[in-house]
Amino acid sequence: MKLSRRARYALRMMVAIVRHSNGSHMVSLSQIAEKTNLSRRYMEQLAIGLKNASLIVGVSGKGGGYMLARPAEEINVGQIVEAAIGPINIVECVVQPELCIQSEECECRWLYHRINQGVCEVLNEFSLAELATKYWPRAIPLKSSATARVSC
Amino acid sequence: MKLSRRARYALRMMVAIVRHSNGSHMVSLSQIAEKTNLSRRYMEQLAIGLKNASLIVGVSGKGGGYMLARPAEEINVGQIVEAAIGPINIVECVVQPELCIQSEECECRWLYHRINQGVCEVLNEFSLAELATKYWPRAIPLKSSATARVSC
DNA sequence: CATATTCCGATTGTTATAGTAGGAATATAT
DNA sequence: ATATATTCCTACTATAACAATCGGAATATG
Repeated sequence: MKLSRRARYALRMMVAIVRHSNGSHMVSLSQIAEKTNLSRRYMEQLAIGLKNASLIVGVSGKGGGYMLARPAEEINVGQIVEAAIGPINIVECVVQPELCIQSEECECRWLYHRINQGVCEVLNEFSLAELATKYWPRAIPLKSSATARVSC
Repeated sequence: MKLSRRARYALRMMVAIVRHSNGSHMVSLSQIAEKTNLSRRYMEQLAIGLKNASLIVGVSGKGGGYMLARPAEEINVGQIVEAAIGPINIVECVVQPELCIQSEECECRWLYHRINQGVCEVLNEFSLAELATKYWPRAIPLKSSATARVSC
């Protein structure tokens, strides 16, 4: 029940794009890589997904880069996550019940459907604009970097 | 963003226990295995987790088996899922912010926290009793078994 | 004492994901 | 023109999480 790194990186990238391209100028992945500590090569893959989902616009060539396809207020978190990892389905049978091995009646499917709905609702509750401005400083201070293995 | 098979099997198992032990008699995993088409050996592992979470009571020896530790109305889906796969945390930093590689301020953590909360709320919304009685027949009829790869 | 069960740990196999890499296509600036 | 900086596309490899198997100990009953 994890939100994949791919999805989290996509969110971080989008936040970086918003913050960097004040309004409308292009930001290259090299620039974003510096700010976010993410590998440029890996971000390229994510960027393609985000572009195919029409969340960002890419321009090749020198001086090129990416910018939002529409205002950050009109992009919500769910769209970013789905662009990164595909449609939200916590169990395959939510989307494709015909795949299920079980007998005609499955006692749990309605529950999975409901959970899935809940996840989608939360994701669509927030816009990229909110994500880019809000902060939630960690309560607990940093410990030694040896224990820090997770990147959010 | 998947609900692991482990969690789903635990739910199926619990439903089977409720339906089979009308009230208070023991049900063995062999019996449940027949009804659910799950491997007995695999269910043993799940049962131990459910037992440690005080959701079921186990009795060894001939004639032994499992039964609910309390009425199905007082067990909710979230408890079963957590017994199976551990605490719900869609990103590690939700529970252990000190693990995070990122700088002191993480723009997304509040969002992850909120999503996590949403998932927990949905899970705790339903009881095992509801799960055991409700049905949601699939709208789409079964196709050839060749395509059926997923067990819910 | 035979049998049916829970209970425990170790191991193996499988799959999804993370991450790397090469290089083509595109456009700009000098 | 040519060098350069970028997006864009595809394939491959490594790793970690998870599913599933297995052997056998402990426990209790008839």
